[in-house]
Amino acid sequence: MFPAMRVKISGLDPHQQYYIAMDIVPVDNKRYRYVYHSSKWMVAGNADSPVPPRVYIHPDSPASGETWMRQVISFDKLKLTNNELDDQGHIILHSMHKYQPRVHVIRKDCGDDLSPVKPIPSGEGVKAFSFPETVFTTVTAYQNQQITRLKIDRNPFAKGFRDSGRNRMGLEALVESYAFWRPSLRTLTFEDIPGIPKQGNNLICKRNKLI
Amino acid sequence: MFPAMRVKISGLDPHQQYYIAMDIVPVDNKRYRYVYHSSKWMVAGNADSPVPPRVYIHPDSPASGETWMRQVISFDKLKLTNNELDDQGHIILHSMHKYQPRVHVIRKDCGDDLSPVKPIPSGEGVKAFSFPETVFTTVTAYQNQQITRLKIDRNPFAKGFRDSGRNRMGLEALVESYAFWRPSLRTLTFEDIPGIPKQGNNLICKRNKLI
DNA sequence: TAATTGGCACCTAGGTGGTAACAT
DNA sequence: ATGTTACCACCTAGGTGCCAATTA
Repeated sequence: MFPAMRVKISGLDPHQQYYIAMDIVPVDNKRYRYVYHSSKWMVAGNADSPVPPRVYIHPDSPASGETWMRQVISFDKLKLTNNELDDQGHIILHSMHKYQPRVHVIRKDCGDDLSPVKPIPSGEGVKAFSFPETVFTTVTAYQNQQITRLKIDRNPFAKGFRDSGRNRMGLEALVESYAFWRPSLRTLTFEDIPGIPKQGNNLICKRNKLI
Repeated sequence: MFPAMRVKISGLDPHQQYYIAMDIVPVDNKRYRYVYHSSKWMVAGNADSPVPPRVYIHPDSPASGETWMRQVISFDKLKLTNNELDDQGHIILHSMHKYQPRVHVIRKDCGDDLSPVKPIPSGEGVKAFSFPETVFTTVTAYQNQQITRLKIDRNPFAKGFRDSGRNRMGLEALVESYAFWRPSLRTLTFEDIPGIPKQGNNLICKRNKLI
């Protein structure tokens, strides 16, 4: 998933151990199609049947609150797939659906049975955070030239496809309109429910069998 | 350092947390030179003045005894240098000296002030293990064509220098004579002092400013 | 003379979008 | 007609020995 989700956390007990994890849940019960002439995603029927739920446990887990709060927490190793039989531990999603990533902060004593293939426990000592501006639509091929340009211009691994110099015009405005691309980080505060919903921006993810 | 040190550990308390670390200590107070016609390392004076001691803390630290015992513990990220002013946290050694790597198993409560630039604490809850067959001589350029061949034939990153096919004769015997290259792992048992000294084999390490 | 350094070509390992072929 | 896949060239990032130049 590019760009990767990145967060900062405050309000943890420095000496308490925590797991941090991410899962990705459907935004609604719909399947979408992209209408080129209006540049919009439109409902195209009901969602496909549910897929096995998966959890990405941040590889630094478990770690102390002090450790988590000292660094920017990046989920750049999280992988997506549309293969329901995946055995690589990747998060399984349907293509052409809308999804919401969620960050989970789990006190160690509540997360010792945490597993990539089991739902995240709930209750005291477990908090979930959703940032509405990170909602995205899954695809296997980009539907929109602006998204392709953003991907190419922002991802170091796509440098080989960059337009050298010309055609740069309009990029800044484009970045502005997709909130997730802004360099700012969201900050989670463990004791509060964060994030007054802002205007949702769709972020499109794709990769091969990975969506 | 190639080949990397790899160990298995048994006898830990599965539910206890441990740090695992490595340091590298001088074998003697001598400096060496390689005598080509006799294919031997000879004493060439007294050792250079001591360098700042450094510790490599295994990146999986701290972890439970269960975790440590389940896996082969590899030190393949450990780096050496001959630069006494190094600021990358590498282990500092003199070239043309003999060294002994040591593996340290440190109960978490005894290692919370562990640092790459501080000596390893000693006492109850800390055990050190040395394997005499891993003694090596530091160089900045190989002194011996057999060593060069071993390095090239065994290291995936040196594939570009391999002799395709011919000249393979004699490699197996060469591997045999350098104990450290054998695929076997040494097993540490936490409660025992391991390793009846075997015939020492010199393993030669080099890399640029890294020795 | 012997030891060391820095730049190089050559690898491993893996993350990109493009594109043609394939599937639905 | 649309969505998906497999393979490709092109990158990033970093670990090798080689070799010519430099240093002591």
